[in-house]
Amino acid sequence: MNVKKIPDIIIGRLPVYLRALQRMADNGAKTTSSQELGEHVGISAAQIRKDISQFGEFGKQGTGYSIQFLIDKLREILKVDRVWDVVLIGAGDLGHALANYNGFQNRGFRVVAIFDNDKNKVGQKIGEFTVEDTDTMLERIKSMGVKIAMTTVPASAAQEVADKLVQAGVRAILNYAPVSLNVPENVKVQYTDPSTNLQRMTYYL
Amino acid sequence: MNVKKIPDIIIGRLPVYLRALQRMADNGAKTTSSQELGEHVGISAAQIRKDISQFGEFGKQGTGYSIQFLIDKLREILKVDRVWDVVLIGAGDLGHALANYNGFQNRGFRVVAIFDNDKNKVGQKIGEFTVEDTDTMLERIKSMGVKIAMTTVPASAAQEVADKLVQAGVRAILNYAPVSLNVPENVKVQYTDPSTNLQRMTYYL
DNA sequence: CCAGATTTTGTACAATTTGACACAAACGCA
DNA sequence: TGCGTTTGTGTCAAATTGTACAAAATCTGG
Repeated sequence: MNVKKIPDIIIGRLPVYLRALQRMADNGAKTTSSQELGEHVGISAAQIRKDISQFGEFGKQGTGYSIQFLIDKLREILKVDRVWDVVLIGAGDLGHALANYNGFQNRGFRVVAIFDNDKNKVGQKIGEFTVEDTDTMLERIKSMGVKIAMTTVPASAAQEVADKLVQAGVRAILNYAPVSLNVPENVKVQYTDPSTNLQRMTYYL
Repeated sequence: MNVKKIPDIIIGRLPVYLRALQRMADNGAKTTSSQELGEHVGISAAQIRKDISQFGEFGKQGTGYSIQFLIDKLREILKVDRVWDVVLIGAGDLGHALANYNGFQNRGFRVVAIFDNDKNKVGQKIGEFTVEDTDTMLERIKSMGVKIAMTTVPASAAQEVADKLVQAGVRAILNYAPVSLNVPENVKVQYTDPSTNLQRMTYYL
């Protein structure tokens, strides 16, 4: 047993580190320290060192971390050292925004299909994609072997869509609808609905 | 001292409870239990009881919680028993999606203005809004007294925009750009970038 | 209408998880 | 070589979650 169980909370911070490191690399930096990285992401240096050290000794005393090396390691750990196919359900405004989003490039993701149940939208072009019918979704996802989905459907349809996605073999759902989804334990869901996020802040105003 | 310091992590769960409760209310339910609510949101019943009891004794043994009463209380606690004005910076696809989003209604928020620095977009209509120039943003926000902003600008512009928002008196920022923002301690930021959210899940695939 | 069974809350206490602190060891540099 | 920097980690403190149960309310069956 070489690998101990890594807490979710640490995994959740890694993408933040990765994002900051990639930004540093874009700016031409070669090395950084836990101190500097911490200032960028608003997390204590000690915490960052401990998080990273869960996976190996990637730094060097006196010098810090090689940015490129750490990026490579984090991408490997998070399994984004490859490109994941992602399907998008819901061709509304938000669906359009995600379809055209260029931030997936170089971050390990690629949208491969868009579905909607509105017959008026089916067949429409969004960028290079043609909106497909949700009736054919299950088969299409299965045959493509896609494991990741993003849902931008109305709250009322979200659970039904999620059920279908799970049935099709999807294992990770990024849910933009304002509802909690009921899924099996081996399926991960991330929620990201604007109202909920705003409500997390108003308490402090 | 009647009110003890409530941990952030509890505050973060309240909007989730609220969302589920509002959904139950829409479906005509009158009461619920910590058990039932927990099943809906995927959190243990004990945890929910403990969270809620931080603010008072809102339930009744043997019966559970009155849904409407709990909604009212949570809205009050989260300060969404009113309507907050929100400004939107960035009139791209995502900006359009948020401007047209109807999930803010009944959740305590209302978009009141949209800004962009692209002179081609300034003056454009988005729904009932006219895109305004970021040059006039600082004054406009100040005069309207807006405290909440959503940013859908490119990563490269996000920090600069955030600085201006802080200067204009904004105290809460929902940031869709894939960068960590550096803001004073009294300003809250919530991050919500698709790639980062997806990367939080790939580890488990 | 009532007594016992059932439900469900709120909380005391225990266990676990998470974060802060401190420092020896390693490295670079002058 | 000696000094300043920075990592990785052991130890401790704090925060968070889980468990269990008394008390309160409702329900049920006669």
